[in-house]
Amino acid sequence: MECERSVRNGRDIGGNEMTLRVRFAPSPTGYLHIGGARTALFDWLFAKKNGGKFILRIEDTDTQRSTRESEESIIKDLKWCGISWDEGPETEGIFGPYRQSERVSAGIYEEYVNQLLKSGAAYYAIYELEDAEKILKKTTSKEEADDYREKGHSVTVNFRIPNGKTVFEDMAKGKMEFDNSTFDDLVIVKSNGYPTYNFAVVVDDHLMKISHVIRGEDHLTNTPKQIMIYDAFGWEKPKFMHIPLILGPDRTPLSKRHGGTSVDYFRSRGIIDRAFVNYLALLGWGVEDEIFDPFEKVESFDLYKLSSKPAVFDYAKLEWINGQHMRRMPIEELIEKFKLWMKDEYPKGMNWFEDSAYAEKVMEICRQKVNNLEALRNFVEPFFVEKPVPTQDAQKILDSHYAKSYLLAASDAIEKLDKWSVEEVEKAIRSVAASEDISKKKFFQLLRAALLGQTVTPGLFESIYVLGRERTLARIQCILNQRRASSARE
RNA sequence: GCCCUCAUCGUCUAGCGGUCCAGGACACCGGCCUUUCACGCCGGCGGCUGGGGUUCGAAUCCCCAUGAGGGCGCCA
Repeated sequence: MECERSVRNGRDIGGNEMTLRVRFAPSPTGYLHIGGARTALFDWLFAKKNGGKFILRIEDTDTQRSTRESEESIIKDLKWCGISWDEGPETEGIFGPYRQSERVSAGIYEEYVNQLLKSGAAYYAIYELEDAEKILKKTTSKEEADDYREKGHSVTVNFRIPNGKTVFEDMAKGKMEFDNSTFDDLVIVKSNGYPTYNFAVVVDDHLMKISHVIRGEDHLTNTPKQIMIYDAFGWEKPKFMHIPLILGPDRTPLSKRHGGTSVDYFRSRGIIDRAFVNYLALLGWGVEDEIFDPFEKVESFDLYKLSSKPAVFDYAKLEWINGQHMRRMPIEELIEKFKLWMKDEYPKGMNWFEDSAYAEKVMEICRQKVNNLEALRNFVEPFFVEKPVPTQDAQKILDSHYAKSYLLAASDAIEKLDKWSVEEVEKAIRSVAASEDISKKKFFQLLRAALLGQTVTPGLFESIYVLGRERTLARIQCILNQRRASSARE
């Protein structure tokens, strides 16, 4: 592929050294959406693979909807994904500022607007007083426009769509051809003086020396408009690539109806960052081994292999991938991720990890059976609390007439054990079950309820082993005492 | 309405004219393991949107239809 070759060479047509520059340009009007995160990921991977730079630019020219909180949350989510930028807010760089609102204040767009006005590529559109939708007059005279403005008319600067066709090569779709007559003149400066999206992207991408614009397919038909602006200036154009959108299970655009759509939603539900980007990368990308860390696969990453059809977001598969990561990653790393998550979602459990050796053992046996941090927390919790609060099912078992004698027997066997290992615990517990008049299943469930307050737990013998003799005995004793207390009251 | 894009199992995909009566993964179903729930292992179900061409030969190339997605803002 032509464009790929020139990228690999890292030279422009004239043979000069050039750096590949890719940008992600979110507008801070909400949370970082899965689709945005995926685009950012691909932008990042593409830049890094080709030894280029990844730039973050905040497109906040919508003064009504842009908020600083939104920008901050987008930045936070991007960082959580593991995506960092070479230039952008916070890091800055020589092409800054990287917030369009600041570029407006700096007067960056003005001279370019004037240039188009002067060349006749753009004109002032003056609207009727009664109907601000209806153009009263077009003019290129600044004085005239100002006059009307003073009289209360709203005035915009519009770009005149030239005759002919606009053609460009999309890196994914190939040759794209648009008949210019299908477009209306477009507003490039709003009546409040702010540039519009289609205009601001062009001057910023040009000024920031962006070489590749890789973005969602929703921008495909914006591209010819932008190209016309590039041409009006006589600027060199970046390469364009449009990647398919993400849909919900019913093939409509992924929305809140389908469940969470924000990066933060998945974070808070207990999806691990690496698993999340793993899934995002996988969506539309065919690979041999599906479990990987995209950041470690930069070299083998190939944007050209990306599927060209919109992909349905599959929550179930994300969960599976997450579970795989949880089981495969070093336990210390899982613990780190888990603690980070707990800090936000369950701060009262932060003291669980004081005994780190114990915590590690607990996590090791629990991670085998769950696919997200939330479920892990439920599994792990009874190991750390002083006295687990029994679930309804567990309470029913503890209240049964047979509980006391069998608990006593179990306690007795555990007390007598001289070697503390999973095998020994298992042997002892099994022999009690065999000698007593109770089914294994019932007996094991009773122990689960007594020790962990739940009927669904990690392996029983492992659990007992990890809890340790003291804790095990104490917990059984505690249940026994409770029973005594309640029967005494009756 | 007009313009653009896309089209393989339920979902994500492999396939780029013969090696495909279409391969993998998730989900689903069944079995094994088994103390619960899972994990894990084994097996099964399941697809080339339709119609025309091109060709000795088409999932693969071309046309049309259909369907899906996007766009047509002083939103980005």
